[in-house]
Amino acid sequence: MALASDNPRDEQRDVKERLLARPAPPAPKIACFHCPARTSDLCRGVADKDLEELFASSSRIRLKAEETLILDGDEASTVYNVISGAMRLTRLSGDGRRQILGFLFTGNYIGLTPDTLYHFNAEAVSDVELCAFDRRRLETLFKLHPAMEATFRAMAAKVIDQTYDLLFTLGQRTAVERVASFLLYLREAEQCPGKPGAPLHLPMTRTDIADFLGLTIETVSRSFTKLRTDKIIHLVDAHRVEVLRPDLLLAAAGEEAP
Amino acid sequence: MALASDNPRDEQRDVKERLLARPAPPAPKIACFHCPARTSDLCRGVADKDLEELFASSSRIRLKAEETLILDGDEASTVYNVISGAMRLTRLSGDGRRQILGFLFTGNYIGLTPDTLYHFNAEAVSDVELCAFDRRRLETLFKLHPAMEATFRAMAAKVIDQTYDLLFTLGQRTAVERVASFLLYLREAEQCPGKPGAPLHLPMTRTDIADFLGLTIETVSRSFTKLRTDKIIHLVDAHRVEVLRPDLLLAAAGEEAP
DNA sequence: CGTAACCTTGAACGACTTCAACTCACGTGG
DNA sequence: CCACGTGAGTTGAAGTCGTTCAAGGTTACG
Repeated sequence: MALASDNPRDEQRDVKERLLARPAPPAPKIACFHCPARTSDLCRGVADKDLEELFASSSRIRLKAEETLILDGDEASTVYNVISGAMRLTRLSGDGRRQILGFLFTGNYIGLTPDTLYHFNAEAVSDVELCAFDRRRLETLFKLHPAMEATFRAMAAKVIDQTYDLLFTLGQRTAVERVASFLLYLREAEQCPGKPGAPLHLPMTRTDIADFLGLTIETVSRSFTKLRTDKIIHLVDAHRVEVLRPDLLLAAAGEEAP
Repeated sequence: MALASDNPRDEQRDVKERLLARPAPPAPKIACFHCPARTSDLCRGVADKDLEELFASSSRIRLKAEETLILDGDEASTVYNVISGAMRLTRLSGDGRRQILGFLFTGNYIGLTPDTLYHFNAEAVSDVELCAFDRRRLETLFKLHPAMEATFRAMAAKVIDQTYDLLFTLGQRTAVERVASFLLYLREAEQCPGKPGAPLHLPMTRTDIADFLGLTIETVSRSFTKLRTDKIIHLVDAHRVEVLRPDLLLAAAGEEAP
């Protein structure tokens, strides 16, 4: 990886500036109509007739895998909606430890915090396409569209609920339970729950999963193996998991009696 | 403890109904003026002249230690502000495991969730005095008082920040680090940071601390002992801790190099 | 004064980590 | 085209930290 600057913060900011400066790519008049995130989260509450307004206040940006979008302490002036790919929210300590606070997929949003600053980093797990909104304009939009406001509340509630779930997982569950919980979390968080038989896609590395669950990569790997030898999942490869027995997975997560 | 019903949920709800039904105790015309929570969190944004309005929409309630205020799944129709005492927010699993999501002290609020339901339990750690607001009325008040809205945002941001801190603690820190972090958390969360030399009051039991930090009570106790033998704290008794060396406590929490 | 609840301490155990070796997929360049 | 190097993932063996089990101590209250 070529380093243009010896200050990682500056370097990352350069990436961000460059991406934000780039005008929206040549897109259909109103891209929102065909946006994969049209029916989810941020935009769901907007009526078709208001899409133009929403589109006008947005701009598309792209990130390559591992690029940084937000640094802890940045001013929270922009709200992002994930159109495709996966992002991660992280918090770091001085001595290099990292906790992943959550993953974000198509339709999830980043940055609608009540604070004026972000208190986490946001990085791309895979190549990512985002829709960026000016926060003030978006909040004005909320006031104009009660349905959007309601949708936002539901989204925020879901985020809080997921965060509490993760707290419970980190505080109370064993390694295998954590990994099982993680797979259930992914099943819910990843967009298409349409295909029940389709294997689950894990865009993140074992290191990401470990830093999310408060484990080491070795323990994560061993837990996957345990679930595999128990015939609860099938590991197509390291990034594709087929859930063979959802009921047993639930039990393995400590959610129910087997 | 006398059981009026064999269903704990009903029993607890009875407590709640009774307390909510009780009219505000004989108080000065506008109790808010002398409320210990006047200058913190929910009410800080209200100008003196608007206090009457705020007071009119509120009612005082009291809880004894260990009484339940909110059950997971209850309708989120009321917002509470802690006037005195300590509360805890918890999440339970079917098999009896418990994670404490946070503690609440004077000036902290409970229940301003974006959802229509609560997704946690709220219980009194000590005897507690609360101020109850109808949520809809409070939200209307927010719209009328921009300063209140701003204050609410700051409060919500603090809660999220603390929750992320706890996530990091549970995922990344060792036992002693967790307990040290807990003491730092208490120092910040408990109202009066005015007296730097005064011992910290821990109203909760070791079991509460353990369920907050994802440890057992034995490990919590051993960690306190470790901090004591290292001359970082002085254990006046089980519920009073004097921080002798704030710098070393910070280092013990893994926040900085010693 | 006795009981019970809470806290502390000790010893043995077990779960997860650490350290290390090995496999596999992929990409690069000889 | 294959050798080589690299990075990610898996697996094994040893070690460590926190848990479990057990006992003793302290405090509060009837």
